[in-house]
Amino acid sequence: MTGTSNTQATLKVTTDAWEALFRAQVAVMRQITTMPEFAKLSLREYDVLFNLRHAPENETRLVDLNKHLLISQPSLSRMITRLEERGLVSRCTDPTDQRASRLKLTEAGLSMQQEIGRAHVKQLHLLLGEAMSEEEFIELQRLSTKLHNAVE
Amino acid sequence: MTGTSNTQATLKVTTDAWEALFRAQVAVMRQITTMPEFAKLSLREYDVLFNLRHAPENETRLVDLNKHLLISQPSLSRMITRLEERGLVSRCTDPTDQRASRLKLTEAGLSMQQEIGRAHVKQLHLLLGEAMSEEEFIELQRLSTKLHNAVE
DNA sequence: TGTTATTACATGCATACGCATATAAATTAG
DNA sequence: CTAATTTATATGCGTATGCATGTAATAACA
Repeated sequence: MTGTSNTQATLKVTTDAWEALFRAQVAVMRQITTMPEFAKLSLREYDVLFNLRHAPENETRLVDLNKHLLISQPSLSRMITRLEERGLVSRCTDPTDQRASRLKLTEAGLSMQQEIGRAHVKQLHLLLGEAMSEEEFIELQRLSTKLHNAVE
Repeated sequence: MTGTSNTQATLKVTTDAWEALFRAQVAVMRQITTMPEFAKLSLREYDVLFNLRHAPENETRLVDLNKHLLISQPSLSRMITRLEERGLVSRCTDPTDQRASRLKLTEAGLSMQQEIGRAHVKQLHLLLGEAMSEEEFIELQRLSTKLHNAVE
């Protein structure tokens, strides 16, 4: 059909899908960041709390957390200092590796994440709930996850 | 089936799809930004050139360009100043509205965008080409676009 | 075991960012 | 037609960011 016989999707199809996904992400994020809840915490800070929330026992090493974010390691290090000062995250040396910092959501941090998370979800639902059918959302999730797994 | 009878997808399905899309975007972007091509231009700067490239006659007003980005208007204004100094973008007052700036890709800006864009596409294909079938990529693009249109 | 390499995190420094606000042009109201 | 309002962009200022590098602990090697 395409003239090539390997198993790769064509350049164009791959790129078009990525650009569409990227543009959708920007558009939705633009809407979400207008929410009053994000006055309390920047998007990047929320993302840190979100990732900690989904780590086993709400705890990770700094370097592992960093792998899920777009910011640099030094930026994350300083952001954690600020979140620590605000009582949202605690930092302690890993007993099994004296180099490493173990980060953990505090009670306050957990509450904050849940509060913003709920508002976030509500807003998303309002914004997107009628955009597509239930089946389409499920398919979008499946394909996004597949893409994600491919690059990890 | 769900107990509700409206046309909205459930909270969970909507949110799960969004989170999967968001995480996929972060993961792919993390890979892309390691490319040597992004030493020349930050991701945000590339995004500006990309958007100008896709505007009619490679030209837009600052405020319209800003609508497609996550950065603030003042940040964009200063970024354009820097891109102008590097000869990649030109800025002139809109003759039909003396308040507005019309931005345009220069020849150098166009070349730069194309050069990085090509490397970008190549890397994406390498990274994602085998992740999914052609049909799945097309479906991912369709669903992402649908989501995008819903929030615009 | 002593030496080198690697890994984890922090810090100095220049720059980019966002918020609040200023300026100036266009639009609307009276 | 003037005054008030809105829209488009720019600027001051404090803060966050990234890059290069420093420090210290672990791992690899000879």
